[in-house]
Amino acid sequence: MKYIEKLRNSGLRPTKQRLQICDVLFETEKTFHFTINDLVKKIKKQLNDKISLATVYNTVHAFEKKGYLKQIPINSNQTYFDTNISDHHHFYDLKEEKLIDLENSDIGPINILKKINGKKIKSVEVLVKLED
Amino acid sequence: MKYIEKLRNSGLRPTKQRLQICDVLFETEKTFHFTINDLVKKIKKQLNDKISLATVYNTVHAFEKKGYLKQIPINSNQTYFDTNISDHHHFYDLKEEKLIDLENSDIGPINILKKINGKKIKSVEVLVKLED
DNA sequence: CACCTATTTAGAATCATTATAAAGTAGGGT
DNA sequence: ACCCTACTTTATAATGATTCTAAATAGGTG
Repeated sequence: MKYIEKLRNSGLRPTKQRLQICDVLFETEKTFHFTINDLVKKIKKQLNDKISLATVYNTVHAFEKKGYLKQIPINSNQTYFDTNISDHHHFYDLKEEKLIDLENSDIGPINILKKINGKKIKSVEVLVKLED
Repeated sequence: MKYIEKLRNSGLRPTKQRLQICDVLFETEKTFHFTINDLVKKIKKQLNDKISLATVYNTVHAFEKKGYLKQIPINSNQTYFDTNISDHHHFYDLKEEKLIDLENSDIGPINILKKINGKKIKSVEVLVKLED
C-alpha cells in the first residue's frame, strides 16, 4: 500500500475510500481526464463497493489541493480534472468534446512579458480549441 | 442606432432588449469581463427598464455565437464573458478573483507543433494564474 | 392591417456542486 | 486493548447557475 505513506505525509488520513480512489486514479498505465461524474462511474465499475458522492467530491478536492490532481480550465458545465500533473497543456476538440494532452515539447516556450506588481505567476495554462 | 444594422446583418432582429444590451456592453470606453449576474446588475443600474433573466442569457449566447462576445475559459461556477473580442489572453488573480487582459504583445508568439489529423485550430487561449 | 415567425417572459425544471449534521473511524495516549 | 478526540464519511437537503417551457408580445413583410 504505497499510498498510505503518501497520504499520511500530506496530512490526509489513509481511509479506505481514499485508498480506493487512489487506486482508480493512479494505478493506470496512462494518465487521464475526468469529471466527477466520470469518476463515479469508473469507481462503480472497478470497485465492489460504494463510495458516497460527497466523499468523491471531498477526496478529489483534497487531492487537487495537495497537488495530486489538476483542474483543467475549460468552459463546461462540469469541472474537468487531470491525473497528469506535469506541466502541460490541452487541445479541446469542440465536436467530440474531448480533451487531448499537449506536452510541453509540443508547444514553443511561452514568455509572459507583462508583470503585475506584487503578484507572481502560479501557472500558465493553454487551451487550444479544435474544429473540423 | 448603429446597432440596428449590425444586428440585422447577423440575422438577429434588433429588438428593444437587444439594443439596450448592446448599449450596456459596447458603449463603454474600455472593454470588460463579466458574468451574467454582473450584466444583470449593470443593466439594472443603467436602464430604467427590466429585462428578464432568460432574455439576458439568450442575448449573451446569441452575441457570443455571432462573435460579438468571447467566453473566457476559467474554472468558476459562473461563466465569464469578455467584450474584448481581439486575440488576447488573461491573467487570473486567484486572491482577488479578478481577470486582467494580457494583450498579444505581452506574450511571445505561441507555436503549436503538434497536429491532430483532420482538425484545425480554432483558437489558442492562455490563462496565467497569479498568486501573491 | 394581417399574418407569420422570432423573441421575450415568468416560472418551473435541471443538474452540478456545496452544506449539514449525524454516525463512523483512525490513531495517539493511557 | 480501551478511550478520546478530531477527522471522515454519508445521506440528504440546500444552493445556485443555467436551461426549458409554453404562453404572450413584437418585428417585419405582403
